[in-house]
Amino acid sequence: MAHTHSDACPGCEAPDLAFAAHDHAHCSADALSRAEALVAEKGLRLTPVRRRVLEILLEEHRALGAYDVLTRLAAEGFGNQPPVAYRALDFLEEQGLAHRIRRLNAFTACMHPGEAHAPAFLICRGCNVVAEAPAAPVMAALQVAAGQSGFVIERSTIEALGLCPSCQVAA
Amino acid sequence: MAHTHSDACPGCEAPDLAFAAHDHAHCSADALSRAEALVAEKGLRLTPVRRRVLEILLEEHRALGAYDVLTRLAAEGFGNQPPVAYRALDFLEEQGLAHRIRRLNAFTACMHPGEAHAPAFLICRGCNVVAEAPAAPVMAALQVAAGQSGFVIERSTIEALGLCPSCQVAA
DNA sequence: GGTATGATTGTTATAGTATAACATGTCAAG
DNA sequence: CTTGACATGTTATACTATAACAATCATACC
Repeated sequence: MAHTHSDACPGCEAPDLAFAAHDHAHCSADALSRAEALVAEKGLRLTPVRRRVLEILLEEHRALGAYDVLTRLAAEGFGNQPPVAYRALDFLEEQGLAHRIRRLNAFTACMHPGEAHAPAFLICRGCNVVAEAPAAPVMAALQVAAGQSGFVIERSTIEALGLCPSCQVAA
Repeated sequence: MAHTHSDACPGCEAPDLAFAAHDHAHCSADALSRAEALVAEKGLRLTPVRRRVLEILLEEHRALGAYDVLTRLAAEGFGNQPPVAYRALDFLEEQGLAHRIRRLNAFTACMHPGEAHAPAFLICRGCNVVAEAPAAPVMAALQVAAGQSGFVIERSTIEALGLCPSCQVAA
């Protein structure tokens, strides 16, 4: 259910810090309710499949492959053919509710939908958690680099692979 | 053949500007000779397949899929099974002689091998040319963003999709 | 030279990712 | 209650990538 954010939730107050312990159920529910509002606003439909796919992605901070999602959908009575998963994932990505992690050929829920953002991702190779990092400065630097060649950026992919704090300790 | 760079070549003097007209044969040959030197320096071998794959990539400023490369290899008498192409491509990437463009599931030759660089790529969706852009400031910004979560970056993917100057005019 | 050693290439087979094309079903507007 | 648009289901196939093993080649060493 939607929360008002009057209470402290590291996951919600600093959604970029997916690596930190936080009330995950809370931030998931929050993202979901924001997603519903956004979709309704645009006159689009968050149908059962789409909603369920978003929920599945929200249940983890990890990126899930399309076929992982598909398996869970199928187990719940939805279609079990690839297009079922890919269409829902594509819809969510187009609406900014999910992101594709190209390095992993996988998808992750957007933790702060609605806020315009060209996201940067931090992918921990230890625990497979994917965090969205503040990307505005990165994008700005990229724009500068592109501008020097007269290149106009339309979409960008910014992903970093490495180790999160916990996994650094473990190693 | 190797060139001395005493003559003007937009492609070599500003290798980031792949979009600009330039003596492509010149900058390709230059990259190839640098590649040979680098590999020899490390005590590794630029075998016929590896060398040919690098040449194939250098013939274009576009990214080629592994199977595109494979087809050309096969036509020239090399093996025609995927691992032949993937192994050569992996070798070239490990040695910094080629880069994987994740957005395209494809590979492109590195235009300035040897110079340490975590590259950023500008991918023109009009003409499919891929340019390497100066990425140091972008990486720095990404490091800052990651550092705020205590995340340590090991490898990164920075790719921008858009339109190069010529294709902007055409559109 | 001969041969042990490891690196490289070739090949078979299979796994994993993604989309085209079309049939069926659902929903809201008129 | 029908029409039209959107969404879902299904079949089939295309594209990308790797595991595992066999054969070959290069090098260093005896």
